[in-house]
Amino acid sequence: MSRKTELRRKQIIKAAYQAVSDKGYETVTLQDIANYADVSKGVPNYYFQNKEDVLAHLLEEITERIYQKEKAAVENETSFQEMLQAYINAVFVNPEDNEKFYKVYLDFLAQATRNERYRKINARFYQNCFSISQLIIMRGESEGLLHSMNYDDDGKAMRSLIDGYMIQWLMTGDHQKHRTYKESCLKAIQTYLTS
Amino acid sequence: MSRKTELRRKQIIKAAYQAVSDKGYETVTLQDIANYADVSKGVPNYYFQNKEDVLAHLLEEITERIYQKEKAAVENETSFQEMLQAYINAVFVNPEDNEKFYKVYLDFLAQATRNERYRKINARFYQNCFSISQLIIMRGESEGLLHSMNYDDDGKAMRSLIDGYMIQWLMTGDHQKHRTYKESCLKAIQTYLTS
Amino acid sequence: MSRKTELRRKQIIKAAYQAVSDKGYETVTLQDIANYADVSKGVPNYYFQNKEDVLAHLLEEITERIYQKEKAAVENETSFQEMLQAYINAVFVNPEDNEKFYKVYLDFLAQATRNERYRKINARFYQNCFSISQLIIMRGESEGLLHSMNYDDDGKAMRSLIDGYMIQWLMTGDHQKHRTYKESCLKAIQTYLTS
Amino acid sequence: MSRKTELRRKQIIKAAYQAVSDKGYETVTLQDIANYADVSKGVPNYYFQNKEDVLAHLLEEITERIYQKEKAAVENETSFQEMLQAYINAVFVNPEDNEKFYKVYLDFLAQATRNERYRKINARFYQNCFSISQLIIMRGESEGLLHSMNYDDDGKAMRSLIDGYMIQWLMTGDHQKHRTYKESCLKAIQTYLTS
DNA sequence: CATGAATGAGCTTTCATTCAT
DNA sequence: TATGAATGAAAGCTCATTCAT
Repeated sequence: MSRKTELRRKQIIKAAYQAVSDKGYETVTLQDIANYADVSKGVPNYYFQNKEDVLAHLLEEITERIYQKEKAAVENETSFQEMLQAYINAVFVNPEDNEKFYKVYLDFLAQATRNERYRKINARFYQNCFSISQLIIMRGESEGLLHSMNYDDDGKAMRSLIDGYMIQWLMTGDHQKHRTYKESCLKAIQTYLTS
Repeated sequence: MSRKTELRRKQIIKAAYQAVSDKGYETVTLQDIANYADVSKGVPNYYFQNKEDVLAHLLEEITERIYQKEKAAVENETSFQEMLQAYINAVFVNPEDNEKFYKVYLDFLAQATRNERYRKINARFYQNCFSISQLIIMRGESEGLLHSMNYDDDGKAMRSLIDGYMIQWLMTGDHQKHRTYKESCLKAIQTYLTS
Repeated sequence: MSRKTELRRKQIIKAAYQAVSDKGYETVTLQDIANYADVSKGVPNYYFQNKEDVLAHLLEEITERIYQKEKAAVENETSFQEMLQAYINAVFVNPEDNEKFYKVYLDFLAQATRNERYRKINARFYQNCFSISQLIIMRGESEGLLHSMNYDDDGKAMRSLIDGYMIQWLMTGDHQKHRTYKESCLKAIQTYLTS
Repeated sequence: MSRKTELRRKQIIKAAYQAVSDKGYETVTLQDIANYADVSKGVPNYYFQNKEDVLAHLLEEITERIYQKEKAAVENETSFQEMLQAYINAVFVNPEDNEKFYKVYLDFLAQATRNERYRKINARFYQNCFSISQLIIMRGESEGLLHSMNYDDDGKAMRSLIDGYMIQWLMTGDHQKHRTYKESCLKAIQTYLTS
């Protein structure tokens, strides 16, 4: 794939991200995506097989990017508490970005129940998230602050608390409450881990 | 509304439940719903204002029914442990029903980010779920097994763990794993509450 | 046809008149007509063959009634001037009634271009109108005020001036202008006849 | 708008003209229009906002074209009699064209009673027609053949006679009678003007 | 007689996709 | 490469008509 092609695809995926966030997975049209990307109607179909292909690449892109960011944030810290805080900071980054991401991510989760391709992409994302959790938990253990029975279970629990709190926050539709849900989520994870 | 009308509406909503579960919120057509209900194309439109109206009633119906079942299950028990177990039993009732419900529920959550009506229905559902959690927690407190700092926070955490585990299970696409996720979820809640 | 049937049909036609005036010939539904008549949806179909049959009877009814009224008004007078004035008074009776009638009548004229049945009903109406014109003109001749070359031509001209002015007035959408158009129409007819 | 787009729109409007004339304003479908234009179903919606938009452009187009033709015909003549005759020739051009135009025009008049947009287009058409009448009348005055009290009133009367005779002719459904109605109309206008 | 539930044809409109330019 | 005109499938919705009650 040429450099130019690469760029075009990125441009379209970025536009698709904004478009899906604004209009919703099923409601968004290729025309919308083209408009957001400031290209003509035919371009998305030229650089991707079809609409679903654009959206699958979007899901891959955003889950991978989120993972890289969170991983980097956590790896930058040394103590358990700092790592956990850094993780939560990276997850609950700010109301605007979180709303954008979780609107789209929820759309994809809903689709994934009936779409193998999306389910696979999400499975990889889950694995990546679990690996971050494990990093934090292992550090907590080495500091003697906690004792995990099962990294996998704890990863699932942490993922549940993060997704669950984020969805509940999203449903309030209130950006002001972002800080509160973030703090509650952190506290819940701490409570769970250091029991 | 006459008794017969009532029945017809129930029938259509039931058909819509199966149809949405099979095809997805946006993909399902009124024709699908009519087919599943074994009635003609015009009937859903006769008994409801439009497609969205059918689906909003579906969301109301399923969230209310789930709540009533879970509440009844919990109220039937006396000890904290039994109540919690009964709750989890009612939530993780069996792979088939859980898949059906959560496929549809996830669809609605995804829609709710852009639809006030759905968001309101979901807010009521959340409140109802929180009230069940509170019932269980208060019993745990009276038994001296735990000490809640904040019923609201604990309700959110329990909801997060339940939704989170259920979504993760759904994403495996594996009915066999239902039992494992159920047990993990129960353990996570216990860990969280009795810390 | 029984007395009751007769009444029901009148009731439906009256409702249809109002309904068509409000909604338009093609836009009006049998449900509308039933609503206006305060009967159930099935009634119009019970008393008439189908929708077109209702509307054809409506056209017959309103053209016949208008003719009878105008004829009576003219026959009540003795001089040419009084007869003409009475005719115009009966035609331009008031803004509300004229709007109602001409909205519906225009709808039927438009339909009549493609509907033999309506065209026939309108042909009878024209004949009736011409007979009124003839009555007036003959009186004018016997008073020595005018000299018709051809009753038929003059009838057509009078009909043209009445329909034309009425349509132009209707297009203004202004009830205030009713009086002006009425006077202009009268003057135009006088000018035409007494040339 | 590109030249090609312009042409396509003209093509669709022309097809719509024939289609409406054949089937009627409300009865005609976008499919009909597409068929008459020998394009696919989606094309009319591609070039116009919706069905009403197509039809409004049609009304604008045909009223403007008729006006331009009539104006040109009148301006080509020098004497009052010639101008009037040219006008009537341009109005009563031939049975086929007149039937086509007046079928459609009557449809629009009927719609206009409930549609502001159409009413405005027709109001402009009326103004244009009045301006032609004025041209003729002023010439008649300068030749000393007649004396108008009020250009506006005379314009309305001429319009009434033209529309009225045309409608009456249309209702006969008889192309043979076209010549007779044309002559009668001309005579009626002459009688009216030179009284 | 009267009701209104039910049917299904038929409409407008949207939009992914194709393809000539 | 890029465009956007064109296609036509498929959707939601309306409503005349039928008919069991």
